[in-house]
Amino acid sequence: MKKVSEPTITRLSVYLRHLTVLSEEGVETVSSDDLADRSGTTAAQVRKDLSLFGTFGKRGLGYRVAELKAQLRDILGLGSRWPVALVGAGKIGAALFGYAKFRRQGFFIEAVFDADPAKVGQRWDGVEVLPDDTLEQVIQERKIRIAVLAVPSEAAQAVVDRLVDAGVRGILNFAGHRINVPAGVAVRSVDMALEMEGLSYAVTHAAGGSEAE
Amino acid sequence: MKKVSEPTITRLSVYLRHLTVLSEEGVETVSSDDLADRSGTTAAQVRKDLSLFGTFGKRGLGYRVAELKAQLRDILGLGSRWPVALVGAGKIGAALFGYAKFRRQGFFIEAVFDADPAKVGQRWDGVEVLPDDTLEQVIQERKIRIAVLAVPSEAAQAVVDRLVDAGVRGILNFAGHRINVPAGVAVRSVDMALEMEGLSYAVTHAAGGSEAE
DNA sequence: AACTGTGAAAACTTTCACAGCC
DNA sequence: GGCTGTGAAAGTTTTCACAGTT
Repeated sequence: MKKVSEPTITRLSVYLRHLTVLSEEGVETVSSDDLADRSGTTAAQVRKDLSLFGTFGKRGLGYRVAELKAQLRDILGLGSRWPVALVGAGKIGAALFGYAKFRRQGFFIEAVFDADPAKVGQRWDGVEVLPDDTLEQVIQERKIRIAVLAVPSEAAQAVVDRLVDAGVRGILNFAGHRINVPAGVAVRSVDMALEMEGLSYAVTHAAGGSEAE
Repeated sequence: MKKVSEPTITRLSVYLRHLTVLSEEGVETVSSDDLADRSGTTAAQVRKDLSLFGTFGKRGLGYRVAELKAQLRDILGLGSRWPVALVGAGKIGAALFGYAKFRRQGFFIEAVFDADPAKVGQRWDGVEVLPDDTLEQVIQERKIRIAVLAVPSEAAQAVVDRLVDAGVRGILNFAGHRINVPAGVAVRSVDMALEMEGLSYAVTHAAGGSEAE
């Protein structure tokens, strides 16, 4: 399989989201044009993105919603349940834990870790907050491969190293700090301060240009 | 001024962050090479990014930390305090409200809105949660231009329209739903479900390629 | 007729490489 | 000698445009 860019993958997720809605609405086929409108991109982009993975459409007809949805779920690796570890039981950790959409797409936070003894032992919706030093063991035992990192930024790299050693291969990083990982480990970072500064720039230099999404 | 890409702006924020650390450490000058290493990019990229806004360095010497820091703050529009509105006082709203780094860069959440009467009237660190229907008035009175959107996705677009009408020109969108804004309004979206799916793809198709950030 | 799949073109972003200044 | 600023080259992503299928 060819090299697929990160924006392409993000768009595939967006397509999948709209296909899910369409299928709930009982719509059976959709054109690249329609899917593009809903997803905020162009028909050519939709077709190019999909063509990287196979030929899913029928000329003259469009794409069958149910089929394309199944294909995208498969491509994105959403076919089965992903057990996820959450490291950091602070406010951000709590908000993420409660974020219902994770679960809907098959991501289940099955282990929560924190270094603070006051937090350890709490039960969050049935999931016990575990002490930091059990991290390696629990991740290995439960074969967890994806982790959400919501610790203070000073602690981030040390935790990352331990997560990777224990077998984690994908990290969603909220720590607001660059983290280094070896080849074969994926990181997506969400840095709210950076986003706010981007807005500050845009508002300060507002000249007109719109941006959607 | 030329057109400046979004990745460039994000990198400027990252440079600024490292310059702040350097200046706290008492370092007086920094080379593009050093700044690049710290920021996870290349020296050529640093120089190109900066060159879009002026010539800040000295050949043979590098950049003066204090001066470049001041320039970047100015470019990013961080020279003065930004009053910010938070719409949605749920768990995510609460986590964002408590996010200390916002404040450090000059973003002050001065108004919190929620449609739920049970939340209205609460005081968050001295800031009163206001009823949804006062949104327009308060935003106009306090000249708020940046808002953080943390409402359920169904409500997002309606709130966005009202925010924009009231004068908001930059929106940080946590609603997990595409929003449409007129030209002249900037949006940055944080969609955790999309990021998780990106990780799912990467972990499923793990072949080696690392990604840092 | 409607609409996909895809090579080729255009646009954009990053990297290179070096002249020029400190 | 060390290091910036920048035009040119390379690489990447998006858009165009159309041949080909249903």
